[in-house]
Amino acid sequence: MAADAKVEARTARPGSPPPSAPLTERQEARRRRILHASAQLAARGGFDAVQMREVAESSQVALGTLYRYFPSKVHLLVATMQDQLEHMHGTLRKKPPTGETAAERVAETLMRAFRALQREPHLADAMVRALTFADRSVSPEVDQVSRQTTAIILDSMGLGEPGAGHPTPEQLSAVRVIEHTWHSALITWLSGRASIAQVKIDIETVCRLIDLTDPSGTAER
Amino acid sequence: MAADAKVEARTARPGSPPPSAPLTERQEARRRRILHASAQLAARGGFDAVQMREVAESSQVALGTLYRYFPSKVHLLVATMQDQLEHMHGTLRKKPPTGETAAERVAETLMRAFRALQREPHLADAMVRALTFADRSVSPEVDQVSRQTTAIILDSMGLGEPGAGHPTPEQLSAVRVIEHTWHSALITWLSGRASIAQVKIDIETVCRLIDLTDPSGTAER
DNA sequence: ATCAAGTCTGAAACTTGTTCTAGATTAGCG
DNA sequence: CGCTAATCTAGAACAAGTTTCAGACTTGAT
Repeated sequence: MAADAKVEARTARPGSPPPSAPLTERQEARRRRILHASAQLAARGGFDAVQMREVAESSQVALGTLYRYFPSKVHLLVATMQDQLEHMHGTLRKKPPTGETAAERVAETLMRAFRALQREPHLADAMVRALTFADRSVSPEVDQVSRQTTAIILDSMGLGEPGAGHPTPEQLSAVRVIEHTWHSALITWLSGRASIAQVKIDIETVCRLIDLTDPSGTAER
Repeated sequence: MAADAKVEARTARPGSPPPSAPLTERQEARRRRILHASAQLAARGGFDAVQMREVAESSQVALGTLYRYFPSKVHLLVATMQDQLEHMHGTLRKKPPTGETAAERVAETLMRAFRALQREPHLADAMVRALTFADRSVSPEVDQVSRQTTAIILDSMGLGEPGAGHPTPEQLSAVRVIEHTWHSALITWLSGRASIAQVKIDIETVCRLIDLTDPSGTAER
């Protein structure tokens, strides 16, 4: 078919550099199918249930093609996480947190995200395990996830879009620490070593760091 | 059976419940050999270099036996970490940190541990990856590692042995958050996404939480 | 000394992630 | 339209974790 001719890139290699070349419609559709199958398998069964052969089959793609799009299972799951995170960010944007202080708002946002994850614990398992198991070859993708998470947190602090105040180095470090806590607390919850209540407490605890690093009074509404 | 009377346990199943039954000398020796081989392979090559067949061969044990002692690669590496942590705790005990505040002492202790890990980055990689990748079947062992880490931190705060003050719930939460940060920061460093300096800053940042939760003035020397 | 139960060994088999190959399709282009 | 390069497919092949099995060896008890 002479169809979807134009927009095409001969040398499209979806895997290597992130969006190195624009994809044709069919390629975009394949990519979507793959991510969908991945999320679906992950949602019931977690990390182990995402088997590359099954993903390939259920997204109607040859195994080799799957590997061309996502060079490893971890790459695939991290990409799945990116996908879900975008959703989440969009959702959160619509209903911003209402707390008085920045710390409260961040905690509120993270708890909201946590509740979303609780609805699909297996999916959460697959994504988080992939994220922390990722080695250097996945760094760019993991970094992207990290930036996205940072953006969500800064947003909820009120430092997101307006471009008003640049966050101070102390604040950035606090945000990194919050992310660390967030990931690690999720892991302890997923592996059954911490209760939901404990995760909540830890998140609230770490969020207090924010007020501690507030350069002036910007944390207050 | 009135059997397995004395020191020996006929029914010794090293794997299942942690130290369910005492091991014979030869079993103890096997266990040591295995852990040693594991650490050695990990030290050069990290997680991937610890291949079960190689561990078995280089510890002079059949593959099946290796699996009887450690039911999975992750179990093996987590046990390796327990082993190393004991070392570390012993070493740290000898030279307690000297900082003025509890926060300083904890940060000092963690940075010392971090420096030790930097000497064997591959080993650190293997252990930390195993730890965060562990699923529920490894929970007891991972929990043990966590308790050991908590003990080290409480020790350096000055709440360890004396039995003087029980830590408050807030302090325990702060310690948990510190552990979260510690693990997660290690991961970002190991995967090349954060510099040593950044890890240092994050540790110092999170340790400030301690002074924040100090019930009175006990943090001061 | 002998026995029963439990352990260890060596080797093969199975599983799932990853790689490779030959041939069919598709895309961009003159 | 017809060519060429890239992509996709089906399927075999390979690697490392894990399981399984028959037989040799140990251990503690009779």
